[in-house]
Amino acid sequence: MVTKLVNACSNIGDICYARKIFEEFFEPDVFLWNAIVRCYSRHGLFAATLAMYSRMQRAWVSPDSFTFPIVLKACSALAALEMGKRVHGQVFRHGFGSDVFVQNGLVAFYAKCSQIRHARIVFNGLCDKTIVSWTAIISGYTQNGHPIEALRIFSQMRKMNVKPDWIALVSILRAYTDIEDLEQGKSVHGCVIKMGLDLEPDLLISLTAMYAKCGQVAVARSFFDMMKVPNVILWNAMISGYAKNGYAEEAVDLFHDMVSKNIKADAVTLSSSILACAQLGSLKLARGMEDYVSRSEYRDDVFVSTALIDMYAKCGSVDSARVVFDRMLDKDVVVWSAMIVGYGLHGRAQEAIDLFHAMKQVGVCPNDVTFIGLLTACNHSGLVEDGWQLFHCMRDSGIEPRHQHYACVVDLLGRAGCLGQAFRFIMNMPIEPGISIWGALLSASKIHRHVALGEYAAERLFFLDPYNTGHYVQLSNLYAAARMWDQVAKVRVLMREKGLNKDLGHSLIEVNGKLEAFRFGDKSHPRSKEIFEELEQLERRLKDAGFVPHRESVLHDLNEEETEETLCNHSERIAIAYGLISTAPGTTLRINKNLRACVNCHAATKLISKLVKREIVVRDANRFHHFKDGSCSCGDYW
DNA sequence: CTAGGGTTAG
Repeated sequence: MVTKLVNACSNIGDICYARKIFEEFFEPDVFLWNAIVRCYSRHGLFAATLAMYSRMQRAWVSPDSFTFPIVLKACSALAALEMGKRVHGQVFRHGFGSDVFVQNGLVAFYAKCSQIRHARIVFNGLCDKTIVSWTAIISGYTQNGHPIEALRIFSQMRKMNVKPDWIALVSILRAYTDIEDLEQGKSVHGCVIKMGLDLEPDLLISLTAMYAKCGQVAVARSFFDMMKVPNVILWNAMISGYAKNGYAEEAVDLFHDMVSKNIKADAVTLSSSILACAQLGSLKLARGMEDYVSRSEYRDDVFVSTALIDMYAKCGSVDSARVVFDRMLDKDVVVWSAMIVGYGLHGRAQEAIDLFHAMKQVGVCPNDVTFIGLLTACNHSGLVEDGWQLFHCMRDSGIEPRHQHYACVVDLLGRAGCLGQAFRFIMNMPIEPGISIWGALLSASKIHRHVALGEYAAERLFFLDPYNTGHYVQLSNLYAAARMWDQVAKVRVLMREKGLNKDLGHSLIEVNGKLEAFRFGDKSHPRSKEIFEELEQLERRLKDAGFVPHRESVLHDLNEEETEETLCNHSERIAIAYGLISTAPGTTLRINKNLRACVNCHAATKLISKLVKREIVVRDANRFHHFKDGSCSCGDYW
């Protein structure tokens, strides 16, 4: 009777009441204990759930088959591995080792604590597997990054004629989403309709996430718009789907929609929206996000703070990233790595290396991503020797280098002009060289004008990545640098045969908090006349200062006059001119462009920074350039 | 009275 009363207390305010009733009893029985434990669990108060369970044990009340699932769920939610292991022991001691509810709980618990092998052992020992057991192990494998194994188990389950319910389908969808198998995802969608489950809101959320992640954002959006009662997870699925597929603006817009509709964002919403801001590269937007975070309850959330560090680095202010970093109390390897990668992007290798030592000092173990940050840092600032040593240090620490690490090393050797060594390095790697490795060799060949190696790398690239215009442009630039004009023309023919056009560059500049976009030769801006007057004046000043345009960065073999005209029409030059006429003297100009910096613009921007006494920060397709007083942070290698 | 799922960072 009293148990029923406690059970009835199901909203937050009533927890206190339930507790009061409970405390009235001198010796509560197991039913009453279960009721109070369940009460806390239902409200997500998992720490309190475990605290009550401990009290129950101290009171010498034996838990029953209903107690354990609740307690295990709390352990899962808190990822309390040690506590859960103790509970596992108690399960055996009290004779519930073969209760299917308890065992399902154990499977889920081990999976959530990244102990997938333990989960599998418990699962294998189950004699009566229910759909819940199967779902627990399947989702366990996806949660631990093994979607293929999850799908294998699913097909086993089908062979045993176990019919999936909607929660099982949610897990399967997640597995197909992870491997980005749109076709299989669609076939699950078909099953959902056939089974008449297409009214299950949570299953529709999974479908939305699947379509969004697999790049079908329009389909996902139609699901999103159809949902009668959108919850925060649906919003998150849509926002992160946009962000993951390069629709950063849509992601940010949706986040602002959420804010204006007073829908409460959670840590996931914030992380995804911050990721989108990082892609847009607007420092103003970035500051807005941090402002929002600092007024929310997630200001100390590890995920959110890590995303902020990454965002600030990618929006050009690695110093603001550092402020967030310094404020964090518990820094895990991901946080340290994010900061190190940030310094790497900006070519501040010494700070990256200092952080690396500091992190080891406090006992945080570096992982493969930490080394990607360190190696790119060394690349971006020319610390060839340090980079080489770090690569070996990584292997000595037992971290297996991945494709990206090898690409960094090729870049390092290339930068140092050791092209032969770079090539031998590629040939001796234990893995098959892919796009970024050949790409690194090609750009090194271009810089050091090594035609033969460049041609070889380009050939591999045309095979591996035939529709990427960038490779053709690089090869053409290599020929131009070597003054092989007829070869330049041949590349142009090759491109025409494949129906490829040179990617048009565009640059964004943020002025007074507003992002303005400029294309190549863009005259569409309302202040276009002033911009081009400023451009002309800049050209004059450059010439007076002795600047000679680098013709080699033009793809086409044009005549002299056209060449120069074409060069100073590059989008970043227009953006710079606009920035100069619309900001106060001395203001730093921040520009984002979609392609790599071209040789000519890079040289011109260096000189412009000196002539107009401005710092100019340019984010290109893969790194930052800080132009100041006539030189650039990249040391002219990119 | 109990169990499984979906959205997140480098």
